[in-house]
Amino acid sequence: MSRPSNTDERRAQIASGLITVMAKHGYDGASVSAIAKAAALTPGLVHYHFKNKQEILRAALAALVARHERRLDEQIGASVQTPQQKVVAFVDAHLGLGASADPEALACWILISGEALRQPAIQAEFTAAVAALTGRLESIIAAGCDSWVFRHPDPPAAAAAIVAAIQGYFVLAAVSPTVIPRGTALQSTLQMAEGLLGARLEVPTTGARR
Amino acid sequence: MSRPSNTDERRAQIASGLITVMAKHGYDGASVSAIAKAAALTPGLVHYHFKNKQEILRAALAALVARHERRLDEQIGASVQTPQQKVVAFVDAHLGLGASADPEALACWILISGEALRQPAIQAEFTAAVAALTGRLESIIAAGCDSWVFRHPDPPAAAAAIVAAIQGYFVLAAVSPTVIPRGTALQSTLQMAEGLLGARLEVPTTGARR
Amino acid sequence: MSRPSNTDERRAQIASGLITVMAKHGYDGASVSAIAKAAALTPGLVHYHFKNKQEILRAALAALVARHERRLDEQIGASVQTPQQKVVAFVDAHLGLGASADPEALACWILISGEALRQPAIQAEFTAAVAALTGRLESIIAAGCDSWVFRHPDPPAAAAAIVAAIQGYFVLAAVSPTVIPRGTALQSTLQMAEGLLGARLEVPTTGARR
Amino acid sequence: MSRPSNTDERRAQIASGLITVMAKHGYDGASVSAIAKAAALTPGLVHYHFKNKQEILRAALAALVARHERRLDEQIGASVQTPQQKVVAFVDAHLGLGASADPEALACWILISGEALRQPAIQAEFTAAVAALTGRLESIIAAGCDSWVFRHPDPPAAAAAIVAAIQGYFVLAAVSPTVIPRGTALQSTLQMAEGLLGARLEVPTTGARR
DNA sequence: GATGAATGAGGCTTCATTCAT
DNA sequence: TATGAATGAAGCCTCATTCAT
Repeated sequence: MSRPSNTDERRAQIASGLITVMAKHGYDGASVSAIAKAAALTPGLVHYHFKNKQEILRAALAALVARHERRLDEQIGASVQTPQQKVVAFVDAHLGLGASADPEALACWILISGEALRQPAIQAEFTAAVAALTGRLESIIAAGCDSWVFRHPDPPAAAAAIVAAIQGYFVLAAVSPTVIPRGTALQSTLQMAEGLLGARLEVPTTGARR
Repeated sequence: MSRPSNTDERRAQIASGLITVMAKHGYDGASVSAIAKAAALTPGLVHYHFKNKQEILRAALAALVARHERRLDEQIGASVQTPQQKVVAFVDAHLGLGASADPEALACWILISGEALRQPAIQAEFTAAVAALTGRLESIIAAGCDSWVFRHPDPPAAAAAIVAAIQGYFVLAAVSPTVIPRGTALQSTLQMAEGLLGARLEVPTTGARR
Repeated sequence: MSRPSNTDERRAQIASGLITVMAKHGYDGASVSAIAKAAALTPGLVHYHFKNKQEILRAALAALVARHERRLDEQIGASVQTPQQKVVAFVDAHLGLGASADPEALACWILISGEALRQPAIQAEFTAAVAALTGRLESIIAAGCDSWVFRHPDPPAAAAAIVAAIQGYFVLAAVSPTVIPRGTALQSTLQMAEGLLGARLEVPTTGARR
Repeated sequence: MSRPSNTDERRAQIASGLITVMAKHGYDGASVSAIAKAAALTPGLVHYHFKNKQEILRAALAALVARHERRLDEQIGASVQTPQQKVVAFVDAHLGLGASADPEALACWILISGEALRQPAIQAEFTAAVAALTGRLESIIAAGCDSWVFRHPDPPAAAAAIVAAIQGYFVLAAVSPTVIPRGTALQSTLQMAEGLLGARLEVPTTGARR
């Protein structure tokens, strides 16, 4: 008797529209009507599916995070690996070649960090995402310490440091790529991780690196 | 007979007003009249001194950068130091205790990186500022390599890596401070730098560190 | 094979929903979806049962009036009474204690008078309702004049005057209750009616009065 | 050096525009742009002078009240009069011929009473205005009682009753004029006042009465 | 230099109503 | 009957910018 709900698709569509527009014009610059147009919908419908613009941003953030987590699962979780290999895989997943494949997502991530400064709801979700990432890396490091492969008294701190380096490279890569000598991000970050963890970390040789 | 020009003061006043408002409301959220109010001026006067809002942002960025450069000069340039000490001083100037003294500037720095994504003029100045920072660090590192204190084949890459780590810590500290174990930013960054440069870098013992 | 029509219930439900929402948010403030929610229905269904929002208002007004007429029938029509008693019963039915039992209806009555100012259809029904009330009172007064209990050359005018006083008390009671000394509305209105009709009108002693 | 402020005129202009539009379309129906047009201004300017629409309503109410108070001052306050004459003047000022001179104000008064039901700020000002009116009448009545011209144990209640009758006539006159026999409002109200106050009140003979 | 009125565009959001299912 | 998606118009309000004084 009733229509089948297509809300989930629509919400994803709209969140995706926001990401597209926001990457180019910023969050405030992403007008609801532009988002609607990017999603091939009418502005009224956007507010039928979302209470307000911030809710779209939250959905978009959630989508970005989910996509990223999925990607990490694929690259790290699956195969049997040594802690070293896992750390390398973690860093590679962020700074390796494939990472630059989605400049929209990268720009949005940076812009979202800015929005998080003043929208508590966004801050909470951004922080949760970062904490999840850091936690994942921390587990790897802690396991490495347990098996005497790594040596660090404070795995949370070490994980945070590597995540910070990655985040910093994200910003520089997106905003000021010229200051990063081509192809050094992954390599340099692994060198820094070596300094933290006291172990050799080999750059994977799968292909070209930036 | 004409009164002495106070344009420079006024411009500084206005740029400072933007920084104050922007830190709390973002760039788009910083209306010209809010900026004017923060500067104890009227909206009309703002446009007398600045052609448009972007010009205020540029002035604000320039002011932030100038202030930062001055700070670095004081902490690094002055005394005679070893390359190790200079690197430590550089990192300390960014992540040591005093760094958290100006959360407004920190927030604006992050927000400006977002604006730089879509305003070429801002991107250029942001990049110039980062390049200046990186260049300064690169000089130190190159000198250290020359004197066989450091070992790194690519000083620009090493400098960029440390700057990236600092930038990442900035973002995390401002947005998600809970993911950084208290007082580990400086220490961890120096450990990472050791991994890059192959030299011991002692944390200064001047006081509490974050 | 067709299911039994529940249109009448639904319409009553919806009209009742309008009354609830309108009392709190006004007519324009009563969105169709809010009405639907108050009636535990969906917005689409509302327009299945009513052509448009104004029709709901008409139905609500009719319901209010019908309910009121029924109430008057019970309190006046039934028992054998003198004209004086009937007048007292009429006023008591409006300004006695029980009258304040339904603040929603009171608020809607006032709001509807406002809508009547610009919606001819509403004005017509509002006027018809007032005319019915006035007519009922006029009959009582005319009967009293015929039996030499009352003395007034113009029963319609006298009836209108009493109805006006009641209407005015409605507004004040709903909007500015503090200007009416507690418990004086009924008493004062009867005193005024005495002035009009030249007869003693005793306040009923059934209980507390406002 | 600075422009002379014309804010007061502009605000009055805008409030007046609201009254014009609101009388015809109701408060919600009075869009800011319609108000602006009625005031021969642009919508943006309306919000330059008023924080929001409610503030315009408050200003309009204040203007209506002030105008009315001024009118009463002229008709009652000035000349030396007996209490009876003053009561008659008070009622006459409201229900005499001249009263119908401003149907816009009358409609707005009724609409404002509706808005007062849900806008506390409006309720407060509406109530204050009614209280001022009632207070003025109460003083007259109390003086009459002191000089043994009137007899009523509760002047505030008596004043409220007369004000209620006037308010009720306002509503009926504006919404359902057909239920009021032509020219009986003033006369009937005075008769009712006689019932309250126990004194003869002569209708003024200045001209035609409604 | 400085003020504050004025403009016009545009943004977010709400909503009555329609319609496919 | 009933649902809920969809539309398009409009409303309130904000704002960068301009301009007369």
